[in-house]
Amino acid sequence: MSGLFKPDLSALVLGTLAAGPKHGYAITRAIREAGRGNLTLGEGQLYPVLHRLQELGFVSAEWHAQTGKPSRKVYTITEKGKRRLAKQRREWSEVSAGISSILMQASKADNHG
Amino acid sequence: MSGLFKPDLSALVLGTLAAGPKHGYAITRAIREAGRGNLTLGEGQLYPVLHRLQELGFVSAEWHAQTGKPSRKVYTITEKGKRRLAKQRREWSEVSAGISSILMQASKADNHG
DNA sequence: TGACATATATCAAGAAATGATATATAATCG
DNA sequence: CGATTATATATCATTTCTTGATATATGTCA
Repeated sequence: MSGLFKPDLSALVLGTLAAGPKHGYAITRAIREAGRGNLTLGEGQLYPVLHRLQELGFVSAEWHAQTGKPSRKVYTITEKGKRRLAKQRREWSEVSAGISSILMQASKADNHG
Repeated sequence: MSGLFKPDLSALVLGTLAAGPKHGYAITRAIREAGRGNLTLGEGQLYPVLHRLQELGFVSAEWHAQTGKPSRKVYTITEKGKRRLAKQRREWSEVSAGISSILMQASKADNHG
């Protein structure tokens, strides 16, 4: 994830998979499109995260063969993953509210002390 | 910054200083309070960021002596820092909208392909 | 022919986060 | 009286993460 604000990539992956199973490359595109240039990610970041999510049981994976093109590894969010996503959504609401309150506050008089 | 979602600490520091000059320890408290437990940060993170912001001319610093207590280094946001903050606010709006759209989307039917 | 899209994966190098440690004083608690 | 917490700045080792390149393999477009 490039840029100044870096959300946990695992949350974005789970959020993307909540809309339906996807392979890694499709996840990359989905995140880039939803971010409209503000959320970019490299493969060097995505695949390790995907493997860790699978290892922890938040997603399951299945190989889908294709003729003439490389095989796809299709990921599906698990029940455990959905619970984690729910938790991450709550956390996101709180964190983003906190960041907004700090970032969007108006300038006031001195108050150091 | 701990937790799953990690905003750029420099943006939070500049945002905090926009409300008035503060010393490092006060910045820490301000961010923790505004984050209501969701934004925590260690000193090992804050001071290097503060020094880099000063080096880059986004903040200026001045020592304030105290009797019986350690001296404070009071930071003030510069004009350059204000312009940077304005940019970071815009970026935050876009990034947070993108994250929200990914995270808060409802589950749909399969659409891998 | 070269570049780009599809598709997964690893790796080295650099950047950042975590948590501890150091230093120093005052107040609070048992 | 000893321990802990708050104030206050700063560094450091360890671990973790990001970046950008590399590897492999095919189809399409200019």
